[in-house]
Amino acid sequence: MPRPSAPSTPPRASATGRGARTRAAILEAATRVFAVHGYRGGSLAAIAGEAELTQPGVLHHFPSKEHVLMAVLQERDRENVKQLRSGPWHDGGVTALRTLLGLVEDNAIARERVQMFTALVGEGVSAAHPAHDFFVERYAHLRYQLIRALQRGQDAGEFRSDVDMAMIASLVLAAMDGLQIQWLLDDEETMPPRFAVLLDMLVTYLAAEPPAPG
Amino acid sequence: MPRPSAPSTPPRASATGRGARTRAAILEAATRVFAVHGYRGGSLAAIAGEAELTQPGVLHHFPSKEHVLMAVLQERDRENVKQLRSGPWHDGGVTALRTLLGLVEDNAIARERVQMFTALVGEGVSAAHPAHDFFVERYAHLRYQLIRALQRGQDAGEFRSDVDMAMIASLVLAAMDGLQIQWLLDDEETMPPRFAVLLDMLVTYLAAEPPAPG
DNA sequence: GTCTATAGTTCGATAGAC
DNA sequence: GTCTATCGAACTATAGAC
Repeated sequence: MPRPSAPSTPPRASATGRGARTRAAILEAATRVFAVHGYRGGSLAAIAGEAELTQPGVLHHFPSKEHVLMAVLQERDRENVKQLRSGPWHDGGVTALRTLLGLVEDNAIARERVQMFTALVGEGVSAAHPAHDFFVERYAHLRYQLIRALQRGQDAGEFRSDVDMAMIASLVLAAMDGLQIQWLLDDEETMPPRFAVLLDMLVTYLAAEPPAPG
Repeated sequence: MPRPSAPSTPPRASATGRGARTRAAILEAATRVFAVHGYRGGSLAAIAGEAELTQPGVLHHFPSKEHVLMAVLQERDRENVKQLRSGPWHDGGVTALRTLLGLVEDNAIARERVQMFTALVGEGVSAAHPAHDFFVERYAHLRYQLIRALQRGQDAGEFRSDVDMAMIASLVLAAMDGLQIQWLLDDEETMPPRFAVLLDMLVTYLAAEPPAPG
């Protein structure tokens, strides 16, 4: 039974016909608009224009502007997660860090997505923003995953065990975010070489003297 | 002649009377409002309310909302610069890095100002934002100052000379920004210890083998 | 220097035709 | 599923009284 009557989740009516296509077009348009004007400054009319619809047309596929926001965030975040899973992330240690560099390299050719996330997380630091909880959970999740990968490096004896990996994970994520800001503000800035320097420093630091027993 | 007729710059009429005071009140109110709602989402009416004025009252002191934005950014940025100049920043090298840690510690008790900057830089990555140029120049200036401080460490033989200090400077600024984001999103995160770990790593890395001559 | 009143936009969301 | 039309609210900025 490859495709029953499909009690699916998409918008309405047609299972996966043209409906899903315009939904995707709206989310692409919203990515562009939010990247330039943020959530608060990005109007549904602008999104509709980019998707070649009218503003009520957009609200046929999403109940409200806030639903468009959350859908864009979840969709675009899934792409990053997929990217990580494609590398040998679960080996942990240095291998995992190298996978992270790959993610930075992919971001370096996806300016629109990066700018959207940077613009929205800037708004999202305020508890009054509808995406605040999303970002709180996103960073908690990313830190958790990164801590585990680093601890796998400790368990394998690859990294010294007297370092709090929670701090290292937080620093690595911070560097990624901060380098994105500088990259977006100045095209000449390049992210991957700078992030690679951090990884070099980090590997050197973590490979240092295993805590002399006794 | 301690205080002439004072051909000052403040708004209008009274030299430094109550006029300058309400101007300062407006900028304080704008800091709070922009921190919570950003520039686009923060209305002049909200700023006026916090400053205990009406909305046209605000526009008597500033020609437009955009002027309020630029005034807030310049005023609050000056505070940071003053903070740096109070430390032995110009000695360069490790001393300068320790001064940076002091700045992070001061930021850790100035959540409102930090949140305002994070929210506004998020909006400012877009070229369409009125503060875009301000942030481009701000980061260029900060990087320049930091590069010079690090190079002074190289000249003094404190740091190895085979490392591109432009990359290090960019990374240090990135870590500061990124740690601020995580701190704002999760009160449990603390910035200074994490930033101190980066500085430890950095000092270890930069103190390593001076490029073996020959 | 601060106010009331208002002009002129723009926005999100809804109603209803097709 | 997409449209036109419109409502009600919010915003920046200006005019003008006091």
